[in-house]
Amino acid sequence: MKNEGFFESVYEIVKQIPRGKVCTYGIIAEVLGQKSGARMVGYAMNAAHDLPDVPAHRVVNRNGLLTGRHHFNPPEKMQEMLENEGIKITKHQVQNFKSKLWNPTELY
DNA sequence: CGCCTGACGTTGC
DNA sequence: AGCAACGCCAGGC
Repeated sequence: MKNEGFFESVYEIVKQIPRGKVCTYGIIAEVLGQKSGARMVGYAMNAAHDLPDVPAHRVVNRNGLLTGRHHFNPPEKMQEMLENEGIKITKHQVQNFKSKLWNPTELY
């Protein structure tokens, strides 16, 4: 992968998230070497909104909460897609979130 | 070129 | 245990 920018790196990680799994901004940021840049990950997701290959709906915050759902169109679409993948959502929160957590670190 | 914002995380109170 | 403030980095205006 070419490091054209922070966003591109984030996309590469998010795109590799398997169906039925989720990931957190912090983990992605950490993999990128910027554990403190979790905000940037979410920010990148916003730009990733244009890329259908980037399942931003599989990316949630460390709490397992669908914080970015409001940025979707419509917001309920995110939960809908997650449930469609077998991920149960309750109160905008991923059930058994920790077990569904996917570690991109194993790729490296 | 400088200030503000932002889909987070961690630590402190 | 719940809430507030700070930090960090990049993009937009």
